[in-house]
Amino acid sequence: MKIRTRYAPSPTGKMHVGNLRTGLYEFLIAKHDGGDFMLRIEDTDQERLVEGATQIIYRTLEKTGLIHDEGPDKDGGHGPYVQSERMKTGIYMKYAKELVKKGEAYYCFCDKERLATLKTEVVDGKEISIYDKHCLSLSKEEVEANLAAGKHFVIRQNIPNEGSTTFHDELYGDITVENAELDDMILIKSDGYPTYNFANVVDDHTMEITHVVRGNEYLSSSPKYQRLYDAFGWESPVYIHLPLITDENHKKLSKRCGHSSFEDLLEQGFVTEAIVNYIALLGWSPEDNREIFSLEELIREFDYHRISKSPAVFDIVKLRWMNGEYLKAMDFEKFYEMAEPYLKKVITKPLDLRKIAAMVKTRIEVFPDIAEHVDFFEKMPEYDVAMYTHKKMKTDSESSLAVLKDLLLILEAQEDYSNDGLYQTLVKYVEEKGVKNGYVMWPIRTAVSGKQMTPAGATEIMEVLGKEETLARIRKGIELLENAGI
RNA sequence: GGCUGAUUGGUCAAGCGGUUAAGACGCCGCCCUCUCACGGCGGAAACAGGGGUUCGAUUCCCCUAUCAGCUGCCA
Repeated sequence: MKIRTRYAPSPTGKMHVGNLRTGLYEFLIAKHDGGDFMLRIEDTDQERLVEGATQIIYRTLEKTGLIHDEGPDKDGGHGPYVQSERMKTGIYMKYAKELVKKGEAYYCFCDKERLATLKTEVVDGKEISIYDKHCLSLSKEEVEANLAAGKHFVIRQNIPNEGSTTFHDELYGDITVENAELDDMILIKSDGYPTYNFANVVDDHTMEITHVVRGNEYLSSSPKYQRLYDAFGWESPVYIHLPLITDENHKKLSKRCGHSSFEDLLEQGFVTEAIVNYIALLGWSPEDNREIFSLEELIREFDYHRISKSPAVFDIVKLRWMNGEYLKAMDFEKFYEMAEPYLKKVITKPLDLRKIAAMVKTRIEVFPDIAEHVDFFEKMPEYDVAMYTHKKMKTDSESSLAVLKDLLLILEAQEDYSNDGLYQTLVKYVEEKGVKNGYVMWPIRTAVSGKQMTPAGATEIMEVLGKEETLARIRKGIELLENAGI
C-alpha cells in the first residue's frame, strides 16, 4: 500500500518551527517509502484567518523543498484541498448527519452560554460530561421543528458514559481512555463550518491518508477521533504522534506565544538547509552518529520508528553551530552572493569584498555576525595603547613603537602590497631582528585594525587595505604611542 | 482539579537485561597559528526517587515526584 501523508496547516500566520517539523516528518515518512505527500489547508476557523498566510505556507514548502504531490494548486483527484471549499460541497454536513442517524451524534440547539453551564455534572462523586442530557432528550419532531424554525445549532459527537476507548499509536502504543472522560466534541459549529476535529477525520479518510502525523497535543483526544472512525465503520489510519518542541522554558512552541518562525530565522541569517537539518534532528536520530543531512539524505535515512517520545528543547545555540557548518561547506560563489548584502551594510569603501568574504567564511555562524568582524576595514576604531602590550607575543608599547617605526620606512618603499609580498617583507625583518613572528605581527596588526581579534592576519589585512591606508594607519599608531609618552 | 504522556550530563541524543553509559552542541585545557576562527587532541558533566521482577536493571512492572499536553463552536 502506498503511503499517503498530509500536511494540514492553518493559514493563521507565519510558520513556526514546530509546525514546519511536522510537515517535514510527514514529507519524509511519505518520501522514504515512495509515497505521496499532500497539502491541505485547514481554514475552518474563520476568525483566525490571516491574509496572505496561505502564501507563506506555499513559499515555505517550496523553499525548504517539501514539495507536495497534491494540494490546492496541484489536483490529484482528492480535492478540493481547502477545507472551506470542501465545506461548500456539503461533505461535512452529510457525514455529520450520517452520524446523527446512527445515534453517534446529535443536534444541539443550546446557545454558547447555556452550553458552558451544561458542561459537567457530579454523579457518584465523579464529574461526568452531560452535554447530551438536554439536547439528546429532544424528540425527532422537536429537532425537525427547531431546524425548520431556523434555529442555530451545533452537531455534537455522542459519547457514552460507560466503557472505554482505545486507539493505537505507532510510537506510544495503545492508549486507552475512559469514555466518561471524553467530552462530546462539537463536529459542526454554529456557523456551519466543521471543527478541526471533525474535518480532519472526514478529510483524512476521504482523501485516503494512510499515516496521520501530528503533534502529540492530540494524543489525549485521539480516542475521540477513533470513535468517529469506528462510528463510520472506517479503517483507522496509522497514527504517529510527534513529541513537542519546546522553548528553553519547556513550553510548547507556538506562534501565539510569539515563538520564532521559519521566516524569523531566515531574517536572523540562518540558511534554509541548516534549519531543516536541525529540526529534523529535534525528535529523531539516525542509527549512526551523523548530524549533517541534506534533504535527500534525510529521505533515505528517515525511519519513523526512531522518532523520540519525549519533548525536545529548541536550542538556538546548536542551530547556530549547524548553520556555521553549512556556511563553511558552502560553495564560495553562493556564500558570497548571500554575504554581500551584509558586507555592504558596513563597508562602503571600494575594498575587495570577495577577499573579505573569504576571510569571514569560516568565522561566522550566521550572516549578521559579519558586521563585527569587518567593521574595522571601513573605519579605524578607537583603541587603547595598552593593546600593543601582549605577554605571549612579548610585545609592549616600546617594542611596538620601534617595530612600527622601522616598518613604516620599509613599507613606504614597498610596492608589492600582495599578501605574499608583504609577508615576505615582514618575515625578512623578523629574521634580521632575530625575534619571533608575533613580535612584529602583533603591533602591525594592531595598528592596521585597532582590534584584539581580526578575521585575518596582519598582511592579509594590509593587502585589502592597500598601501595608502595601511601607511596612514601605521602612522596613526606611531602617533598614538608617542602621545602616550613612549 | 481530572485525564494522557514523558523523565539518560546545561541542551540534542544513542542505548532496547550484563557497556569503562556512545556521539554532538556548549563549556574548560593543550596543540596548530601572522590575532581570532578553522582543524587536531584531551577534560569536567547524566540514567529523577523508592519499591519490586531477575543471578543481574538505565533498560521490564508498580508507586511517588517533576515537567508537559489536553480539558475551546482554536487547531
